[in-house]
Amino acid sequence: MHLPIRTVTPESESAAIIGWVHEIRDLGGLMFFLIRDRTGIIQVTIPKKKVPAEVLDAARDVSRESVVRVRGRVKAIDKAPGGREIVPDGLEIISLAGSPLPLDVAEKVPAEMDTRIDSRFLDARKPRVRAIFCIRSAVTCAATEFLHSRGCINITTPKIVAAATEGGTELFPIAYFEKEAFMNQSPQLYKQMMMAAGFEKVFEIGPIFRAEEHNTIRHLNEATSLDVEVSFADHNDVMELLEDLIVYVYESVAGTCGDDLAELGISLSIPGKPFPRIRYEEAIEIANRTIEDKLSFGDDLTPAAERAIGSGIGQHYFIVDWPTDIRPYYAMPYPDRPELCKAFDMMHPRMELSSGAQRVHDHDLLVERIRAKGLAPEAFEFYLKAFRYGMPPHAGWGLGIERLVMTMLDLGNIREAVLFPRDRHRLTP
RNA sequence: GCCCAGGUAGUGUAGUGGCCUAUCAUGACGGCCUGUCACGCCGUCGACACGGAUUCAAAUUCCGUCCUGGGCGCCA
Repeated sequence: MHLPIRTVTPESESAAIIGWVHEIRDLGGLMFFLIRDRTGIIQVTIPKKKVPAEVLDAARDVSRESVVRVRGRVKAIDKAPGGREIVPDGLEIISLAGSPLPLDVAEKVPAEMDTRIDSRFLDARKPRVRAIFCIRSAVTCAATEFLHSRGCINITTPKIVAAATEGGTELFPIAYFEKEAFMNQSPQLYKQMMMAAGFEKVFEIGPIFRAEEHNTIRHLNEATSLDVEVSFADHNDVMELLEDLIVYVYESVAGTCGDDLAELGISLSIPGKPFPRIRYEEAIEIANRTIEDKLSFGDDLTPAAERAIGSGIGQHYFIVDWPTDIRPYYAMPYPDRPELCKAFDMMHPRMELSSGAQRVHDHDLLVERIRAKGLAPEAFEFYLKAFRYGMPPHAGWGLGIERLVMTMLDLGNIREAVLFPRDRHRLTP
């Protein structure tokens, strides 16, 4: 039996713990070890003349980052971290760590992202890295709770798909027995088909794959998307759902991840509802006041434009009413002004987090929209079929989990928000 | 894909033609040290990505290769 290190208090009489050797300080007659597990760090103090010989031998042999079991008396002592320390009766090396270490877990010396990812298992021993992933876990957990509470059904859609069905982004081709197949870029078509199934409200948290050769701090080739689709809803309904979700997730993290946030030095401020809605045409106007390369109607927002708008607003916001031409075929055009559509992006001041729309649910209009994008409706037969036998009006969005975590925790690089990032150059570990 | 910047001990760095058998820190090893908490002090160990070129002389300049970071493009 062993105790989580956090639960060992100055009032404890004795304790047995298992953890990694975080630091060793040898003062001569006295040795100090810091032992770390995922709950915290405790000091183990060894007065060399007073401990059993086996303890002394193990203390001399052990290396940093080895796994050790320690049992002994707990002493309340102000000078020790956490106000307590263990004086061991037993010290057992369970797994001796090699030396030198590929990176310094105690972070006396920093390591570059590349070095860190090469030894991600060691990097993730750092309390601040662990904290990021505990918070990410809380984020997806809170999002799942929230969507269940709103009556959404958690679905899983295929990640291996038949063809480059959506146009736009590049797909990763794979061999599927005798057929050509691709890694899916989004669950978009499948979650819409579940509207035709009458599931009414669905969500999925899953991987998406984009074969773009981008090389930035905010793109990954394998990312995690939170996708939602709701029937009998329009774009305004799902924007409200999205901002409710963001606020719920922030509140949940603030309420349950206090120690992790403290580890990261973050004091989380909960976004205020409603998020401002800015029309696309207003957005380019605002951006054009400050950016060099002016935008005109029909241009997508550049990163510089996103930052210019974001820094003025200073909080999460929506950009609504986009030109139909620069949104996907499934975005619903306004009937009275079809050059605009019921699409939106949800933005953090730093970057886009989510995009969504009310969808085209009319079969013939959808075919027309697909053609207008220069795509062949025949390639979409499996999808279009769902629009012929009673497709309800519906709307939805997709939200990048890594970007949500990145912006929530003010991380400098999206790779901080994923354990094993896949980017232009990295396929291992 | 275009552009910019890089690759020096395990890790993070200094060094832009000779002053470099390469700086500092961390680390490892040895020594001293009974209250450290980035412990301190002394000693030792360990590196110029690879290949070619220029030069009396290359970590430093040039060419090529490989690798990396970032900006942009692209990204429904």
